[in-house]
Amino acid sequence: MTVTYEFPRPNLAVDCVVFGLDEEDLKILLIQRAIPPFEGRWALPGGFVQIDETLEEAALRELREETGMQDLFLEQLYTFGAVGRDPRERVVSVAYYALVNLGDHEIEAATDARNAAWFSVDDLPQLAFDHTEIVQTALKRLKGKVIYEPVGFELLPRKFTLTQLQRMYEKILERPIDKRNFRKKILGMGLLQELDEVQVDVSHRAARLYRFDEKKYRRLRQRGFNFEI
Amino acid sequence: MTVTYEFPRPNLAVDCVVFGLDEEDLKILLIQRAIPPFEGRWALPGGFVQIDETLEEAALRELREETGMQDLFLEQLYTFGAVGRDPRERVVSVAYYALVNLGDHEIEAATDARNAAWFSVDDLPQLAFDHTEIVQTALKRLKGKVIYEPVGFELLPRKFTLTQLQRMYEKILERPIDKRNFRKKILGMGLLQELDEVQVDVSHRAARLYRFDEKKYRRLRQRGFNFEI
DNA sequence: TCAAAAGTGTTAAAAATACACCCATGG
DNA sequence: CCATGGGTGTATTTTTAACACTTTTGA
Repeated sequence: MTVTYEFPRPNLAVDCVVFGLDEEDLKILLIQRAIPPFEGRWALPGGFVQIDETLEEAALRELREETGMQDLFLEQLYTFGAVGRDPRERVVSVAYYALVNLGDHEIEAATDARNAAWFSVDDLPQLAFDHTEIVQTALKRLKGKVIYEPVGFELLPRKFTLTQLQRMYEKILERPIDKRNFRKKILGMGLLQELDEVQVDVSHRAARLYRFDEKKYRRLRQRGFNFEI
Repeated sequence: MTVTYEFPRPNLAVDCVVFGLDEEDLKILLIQRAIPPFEGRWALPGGFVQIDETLEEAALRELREETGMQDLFLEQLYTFGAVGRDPRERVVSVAYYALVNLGDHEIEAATDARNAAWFSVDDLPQLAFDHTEIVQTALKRLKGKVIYEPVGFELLPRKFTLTQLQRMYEKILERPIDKRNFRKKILGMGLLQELDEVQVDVSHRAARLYRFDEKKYRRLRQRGFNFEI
């Protein structure tokens, strides 16, 4: 490889904000740093970009290495380039955010013995580097995104109830939603397949299960349809 | 500076999509490359990020150096990291987009004798690197942005007519807008100051001039107001 | 039989859309 | 006096918002 200039250059990293949802809360996956700087502090999974991989590949690789997670919705968020954001040296970081279904994605014992855990977004510990800012940016993006694109389904199991769907929106948007209006609107779009199944193991009336119809969504979108909550 | 790892590392650059608007069209500022690769080909203004400047500072510096432009609306767009996007070596580029008022921003003779010129967005020449993709991404972002944030004013002179404002939206959104409904809506937001001035040097009835009330917008936004076209 | 969540329609208010003519000015 | 764009209001349709009770089920 020809290096065309020999000035000192910024290093390039990726960081990932992985969102998950359980009954209580919207959560984020953090790993505990094993080495300085910020040793022992919680941080976003991430690491340096290698010379022969794209940014997205780097993000997926780091997630796999640090948390064992695979096959998730991933989208570029923003690139953070403040000069002093890493106390050791200049590091510019391309942040990604991911959405996973907590049930499908158990955290593996991290291969390098680092601790990984889910934290509620409204009860985060102090984070390393500028990761608090990155998380805030991701939350804002997620909030803006779910209302005009059907990405929220990535946080739910493939089969879900309308109440689960509504709770997801309520958690992300941080506001209550009217049950009847919500059902009218979401069912009216015709993007949910009503299944012949209901919840099991609940101690009350079992709710009907639905599935998001990805194919139908793509078809409608090509004809100018715009999803909107 | 301590370099904590010694693998080959990606280089980091910035590229800028500068939008301008005239009577005819939405335009983009391009510079003609004086050196290989893509010698003679038109490209976005941009260059490598220095070790002691933020990404935004790098973007502003490159714009100043290559086009003489200063004091413009600038926002990060997306980071492009395909492995082969620069044929020489690995370069990851953080793209920005800028909005300027064509009247206020004459292009200076570029300091290093490179050619700079405005091109209509729907009549662009073949571009260097992946710059066509970057421009497409910027157009999409701009289209999405103007409808829920009042950034379009950056493309107009400080004093403008309602027809100029409407044309701006029509050019960006690529659809006709009803004149009466548009005026009703935009004036109804109360964000335009009606001035005691009218157009001069027009060969028909002179239109009233307005100014965007930035302070009022900030005040309203804090109280939960959301701009929307 | 009770507790817990599922499921279901209507009405009123607000917002969006469609639409056409007269006015002022300079050439 | 005419060509050019400036300026203006109403009626209709669509969308959003507010709101409460009955049903099903398992414990």
